[in-house]
Amino acid sequence: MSEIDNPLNLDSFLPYRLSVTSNKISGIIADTYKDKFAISITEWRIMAVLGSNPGSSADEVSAKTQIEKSILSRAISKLLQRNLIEREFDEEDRRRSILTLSKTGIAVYNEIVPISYDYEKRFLACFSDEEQRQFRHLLDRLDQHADKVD
Amino acid sequence: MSEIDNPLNLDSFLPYRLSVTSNKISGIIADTYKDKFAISITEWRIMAVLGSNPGSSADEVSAKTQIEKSILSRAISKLLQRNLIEREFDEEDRRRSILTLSKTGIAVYNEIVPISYDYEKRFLACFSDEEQRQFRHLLDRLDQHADKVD
DNA sequence: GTGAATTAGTTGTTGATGCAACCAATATTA
DNA sequence: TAATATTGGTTGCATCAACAACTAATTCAC
Repeated sequence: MSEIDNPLNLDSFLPYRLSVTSNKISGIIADTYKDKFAISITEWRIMAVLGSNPGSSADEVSAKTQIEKSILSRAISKLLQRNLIEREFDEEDRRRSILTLSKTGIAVYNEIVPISYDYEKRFLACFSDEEQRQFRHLLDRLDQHADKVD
Repeated sequence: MSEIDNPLNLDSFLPYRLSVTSNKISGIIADTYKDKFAISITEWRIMAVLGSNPGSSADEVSAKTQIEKSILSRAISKLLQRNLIEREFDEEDRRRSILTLSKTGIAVYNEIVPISYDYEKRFLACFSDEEQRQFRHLLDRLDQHADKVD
């Protein structure tokens, strides 16, 4: 007959748990970015990369953030329209864009950074310092290892 | 002048790292479900819940999986069309649906479960048993705590 | 019991996502 | 140097997710 062989327990299935927790946390932060700055997580990630790596090309941002290039292209258009970033093109290689935060972008960046760190701190408040280290360490290992699976 | 005050390091920003790793893992699994069974992660999660909780209503599935009810409604339609699940309505309360895996659904379920567990095992292969326990424990704590933030 | 409120589920709409096709600039090869 | 391949970026299109408005069944308040 058609019987279930071996049930799957979603509640303890790690990929699922990771996804639910990650989405919960990202969702809370995304709501704040959206409410206060009318900016999406994707847009913020681009700005965050440009904050520490001014002059990056779209491709470099894509490599750093894992944002797919078409999504990136559209997000960059939006950020340009809103004057949060500026774009030039490399004289040596005129395909390559050179992206930087604009003056307004830097101002917004300076507002968002402390809010982000504050969220991180609040989320991690459930851990001791040692547990935080452990969690980060394990997550790093998992992340690196995941690239080798399948 | 417009200077960056305090840069944000995305690479060590936990919500970001969690999201990247989680998406990486979910993406790999999603590709397999899609290629082999033409089923999305959302659809699979519904089937997974019905596997261990036959007779659940859409609302109960939504509560268990965090899937928003409109998305759930459309996913259920698809699963019905493909004869992977069956639906009746409660005689006592005719709004309430009663969802179960169909015979075909059970067969597919029985195929997917071992594949899922195998993926979980492969992802977790970078951890010792003790580290696995730790990671699960910390993730559980973080998840519960996240509900209290903001 | 009638009307308001709640609950279960569906549908409309809008915006985000992801793949593939595409264009233009540069690099490679013959 | 002409033909081809590669690279950086954009656009088209099909799909998916999220929110709000809606319908129908049930419950609550009076």
